[in-house]
Amino acid sequence: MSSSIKDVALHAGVSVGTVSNVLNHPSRVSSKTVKRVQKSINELGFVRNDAARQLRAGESRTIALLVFDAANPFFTALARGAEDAATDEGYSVILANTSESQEREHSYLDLFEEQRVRGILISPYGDVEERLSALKKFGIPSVLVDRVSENQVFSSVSVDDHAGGTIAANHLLGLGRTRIGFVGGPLEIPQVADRLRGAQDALQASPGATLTIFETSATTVLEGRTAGEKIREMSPAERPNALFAANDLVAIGLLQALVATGSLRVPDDIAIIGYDDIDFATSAIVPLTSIRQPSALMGETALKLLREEALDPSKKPRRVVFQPELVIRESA
Amino acid sequence: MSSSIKDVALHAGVSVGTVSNVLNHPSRVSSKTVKRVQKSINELGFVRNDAARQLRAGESRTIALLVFDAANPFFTALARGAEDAATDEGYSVILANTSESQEREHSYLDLFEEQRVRGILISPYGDVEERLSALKKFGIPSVLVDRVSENQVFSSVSVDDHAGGTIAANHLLGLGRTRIGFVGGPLEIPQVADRLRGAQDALQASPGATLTIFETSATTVLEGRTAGEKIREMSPAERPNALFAANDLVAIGLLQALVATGSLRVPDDIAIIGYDDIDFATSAIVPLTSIRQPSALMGETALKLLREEALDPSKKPRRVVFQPELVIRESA
DNA sequence: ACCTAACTTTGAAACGATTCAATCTAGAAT
DNA sequence: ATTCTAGATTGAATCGTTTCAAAGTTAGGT
Repeated sequence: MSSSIKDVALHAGVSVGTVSNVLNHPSRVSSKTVKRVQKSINELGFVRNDAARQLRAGESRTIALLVFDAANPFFTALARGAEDAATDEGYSVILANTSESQEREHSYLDLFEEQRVRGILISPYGDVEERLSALKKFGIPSVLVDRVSENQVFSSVSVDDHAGGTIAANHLLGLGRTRIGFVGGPLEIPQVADRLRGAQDALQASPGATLTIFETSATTVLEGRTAGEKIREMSPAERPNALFAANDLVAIGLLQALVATGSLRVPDDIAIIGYDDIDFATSAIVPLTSIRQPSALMGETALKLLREEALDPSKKPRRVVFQPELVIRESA
Repeated sequence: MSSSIKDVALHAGVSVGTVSNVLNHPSRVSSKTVKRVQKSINELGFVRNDAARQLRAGESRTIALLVFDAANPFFTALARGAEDAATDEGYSVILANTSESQEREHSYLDLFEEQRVRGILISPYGDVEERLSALKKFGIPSVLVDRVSENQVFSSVSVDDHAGGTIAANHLLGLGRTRIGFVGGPLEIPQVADRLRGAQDALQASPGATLTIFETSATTVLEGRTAGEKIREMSPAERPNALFAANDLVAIGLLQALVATGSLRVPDDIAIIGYDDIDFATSAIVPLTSIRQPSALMGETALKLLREEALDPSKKPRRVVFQPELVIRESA
């Protein structure tokens, strides 16, 4: 059904070694022979069998990207960054989605191990550091994405959420707002906690300003709206005149509760700043000011770190932390 | 670094054939031996080399899913359906995102060909039917997703958009609305055109009702909002009292223009129905009534069709068309 | 004790590529 | 004409599995 290198060799009247050289080291072969072999390859419709190549070569050219929520725009952007970088390096990226299932996370890691992928980019869902350590010993390096390694065993790419919180708070303070509310939660989520702490630290420097926390049970549109309804009912004197949402989804919920009813104007009565700068932020009722994470760049960087480790397994893990960026639109 | 079946055989004191049988046909091996071999496998941390297995077995157990926009919730849901079905069948699904690049679409197809994947699920972006035909001849079947095969060469899974349009229009008519507007475009997109035609056909049966088309240049939130602003300015007598949006994003834009300003009430003054039932529909300002496409089921079905073709390459291509479903919330 | 049938186990061959030492050019230098 | 050299070509060995015919083992029936 599919022809092998042997068939090509026969057809072109050369040895299999020569065909292989045409494929992998064309410079070693005379240009006359290269042409002849190429012709045979085309005529026979030969396609290199990756399994055989990998078996002999001992290493694959594919990198796996494992995320727990492929629907999250942040991850798709990140994936794209990684893919672009991989293409440049001659690697291919395959994506797998664990759909927030620990079981599936493990079974994909099994698959990748059997496939001897060149490396793994993972935004972990369950507790996998141990498993990843085993993989590393086995010769498959991984890089953590959007999460730092607890024991510094793995390289990681993340964003400085503390700085992001500070930037957001400072922007609101810069607009002259002094009664600031933080909306988001649960506060156990590292990302949320860091953003809050960053904001608190910024407030320290502004004596007159206060920060109130409105904790939610999740960072969703719905929770944001619920919080917003509560805020709407507060007396004008007590009510914050600026809100910092833990992410854009929450911010959109806030907008719905505050603006949709026409009771308050954003940003005039109350300024709102989000986090993540998802695509939808631009087209919110009031275009959302937000803190952008360099998702594509993160993917690109993660891939580079992975390549470093793949080339030199003894390399010390590196931790790259990106700085978030303020994107000003209309809501604040 | 990684141990082979040979090492396991040596360690367990059996032949390589026996180890292989333990792995693939445990029933052929005495339970005593199975246990002993299993123990050696664990102690040595043996992991089957998929490349070698595939080389010898001649077939892989992975299926590729190629989409042009992994960020689209519709595709991620579909992917999940396919993954679930694949897991049941003992296959693994790997996802690749072409990011709306024809070049990348081709290079992924090349990769999958080299990897000899068992089959390909593809929602085509460029013109790939020819390439897919070649792959089929080569032994790799594909199934088209959300698009039907022009020349009936491939199996496909899609949704009856015409029926969806009819359902939407009938629902609005059932609410007693007679001045209906269709918002979406461009009308060249097959999906949009079919939905509109479905609505028109439904209107035929209701003599008193009229349908006005508000064509947009894309099915985005922004375009929806622009259209909504125009509609808002119309005189009450002329203005539609119900809108059918080509998809949920457009519907959300309409909501923003009509509700956010407080000028009109939805659904009291004007009913709105969307299409796709994306996750965000539930948490729109006014929870959106929509037409649901069975995305997960589509993925599942596509996988089943693919398996059929993989087992019997001479099988006639099948075309499965799903019926969409009305999801009633508050907007209509 | 012997034969048979059923069950276990063995080990060499095969899958298709890459590698590399060995052999073979062809042309330059002597 | 002979030697040398760099480049081109060869082909056997190898990667780690699976397969399958052949050989080995066991237990039951006579």
